[in-house]
Amino acid sequence: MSRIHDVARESFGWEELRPHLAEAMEVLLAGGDVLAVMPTGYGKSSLYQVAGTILGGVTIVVSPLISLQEDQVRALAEAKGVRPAVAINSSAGQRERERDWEALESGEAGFAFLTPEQLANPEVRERLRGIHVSLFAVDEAHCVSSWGHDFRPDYLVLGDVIEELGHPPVVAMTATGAPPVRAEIGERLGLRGARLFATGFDRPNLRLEVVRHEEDSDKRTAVVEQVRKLDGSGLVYVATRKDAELYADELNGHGIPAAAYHAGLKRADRDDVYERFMDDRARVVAATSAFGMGIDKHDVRFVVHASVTDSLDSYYQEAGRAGRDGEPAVVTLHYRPQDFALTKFFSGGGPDADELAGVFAAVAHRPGIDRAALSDAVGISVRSLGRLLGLLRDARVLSGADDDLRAVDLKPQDAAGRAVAEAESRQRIEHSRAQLMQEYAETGMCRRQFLLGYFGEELPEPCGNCDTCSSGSAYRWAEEHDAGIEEDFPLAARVTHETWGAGVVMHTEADRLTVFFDAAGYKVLSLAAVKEGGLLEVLGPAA
DNA sequence: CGAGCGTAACTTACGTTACGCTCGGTGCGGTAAT
Repeated sequence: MSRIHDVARESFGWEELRPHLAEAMEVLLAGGDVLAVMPTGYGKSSLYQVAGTILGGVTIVVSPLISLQEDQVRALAEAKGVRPAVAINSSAGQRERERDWEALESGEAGFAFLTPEQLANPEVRERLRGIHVSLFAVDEAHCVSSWGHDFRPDYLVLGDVIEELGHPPVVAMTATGAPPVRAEIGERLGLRGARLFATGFDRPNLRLEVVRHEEDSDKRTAVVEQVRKLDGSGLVYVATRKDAELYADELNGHGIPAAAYHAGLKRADRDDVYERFMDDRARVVAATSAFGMGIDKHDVRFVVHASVTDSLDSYYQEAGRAGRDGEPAVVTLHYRPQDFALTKFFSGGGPDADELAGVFAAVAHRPGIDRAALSDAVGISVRSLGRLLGLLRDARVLSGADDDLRAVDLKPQDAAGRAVAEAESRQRIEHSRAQLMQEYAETGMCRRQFLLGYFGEELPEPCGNCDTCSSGSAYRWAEEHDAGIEEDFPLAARVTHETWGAGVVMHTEADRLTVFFDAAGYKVLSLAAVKEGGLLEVLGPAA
């Protein structure tokens, strides 16, 4: 323990470590796995920086964005007496890349930042086997859950990589994640008995508001009017690139220095918007979800959503960019019920059963095939293949690493059928996450109680700093629903339902409970109906 | 799934309504064209 504090102070200049950090480092030093759920700016990076320094060898850090990797490499370069870090990604040329590998192999460099895509590359993995990896860190670990399924399927190979490296201590770090997300991170990474260190999610200085609209034009007017009245820096989150441009133009027309931000902009323009936001030349940024990770501006006074997000996890992450300085900030969701159409569209259609069958048949035909050869054999790009392989693996009809794929003994059509069922289950879960976002928007109870409940925290009294508290609805709601603590279905209890299968009690209110079913996602059940109909059977407390 | 656009149809000549089409978010990595 004293060594932890010495390194933290002498190398990184931290006189004191925030609660849980030193304890989490101790777990890592003892060889255990850690899941750290802590807010941005808390000092999560210190976990791998300090533990990695003490452990020696090489610390692998998986990070989703090259720009984040660059920031981290710089931070380590400023530390005293700590071996430098290298970032291995496509932005470096051949020579630089080779030099970085040699630095890792010689022990000159102590940290390697990699994207999941790099870790899916067999050559990279081969080379990693020649290095003593003493710690494996996964930054922004919620990406395993939110991006692994479709957008960046290589997130799903991390578990295999960890095993290949002999399962060094693993630390997964994220600022967000309701309990099902945490469970998925642990599962996907193959964490072993991971210790969970979670700081609270409550941000009392954020005023929570929701405004429902019927007409699109009314919503647009309301968003602009609200922003015009607010002072200080702010974000307007929108669903499409076009809307980002429209809102930025409109606000500029009202004399508010605003800029649009989305992934359709050129790299230089994106950087420019970010810098203008940071030094207050752009007071407001209208952005898609592209404006997110890595933003560390403390005095954001408002985050206004002009549309819903795909889940409350995403919503609270975006909204939580307000008020990091602890001063009052406003967080408002403007929405229309129809807005959910877009999130449903984004959650994607079903996969092609013929493609799945083709992939499966090719693997069955040539056991041990690698992903590149498979791509040639079936005529599907390596990247689309990632998603299909993920589904086939989850349906347990395919196994093995990407350079050694194996199929179970099944007809291709049947194997594809199972994978399709798996995809449908995922889609149900996605829809249920959107559904809970809607429940939040439409609840009469205290918004904060609802939100914290979603993240597995209990707030005993209405918060007094949200719209339902101000209107009195939260207090009426609390009175009407005041029936004490639910004893039959305690929080985190493992339950089973006739049609939805196994699940976990996520949230209990007096007259209803929210259960996350493994295959069907979130369901809100009436307690009376559950009790009268005997709908749920308690299997026992969750692990 | 639904917004927004263009075209066709209807009705009676400019305007309205109906229908069909297209598009919609996150980043990596590698390749091709300057």
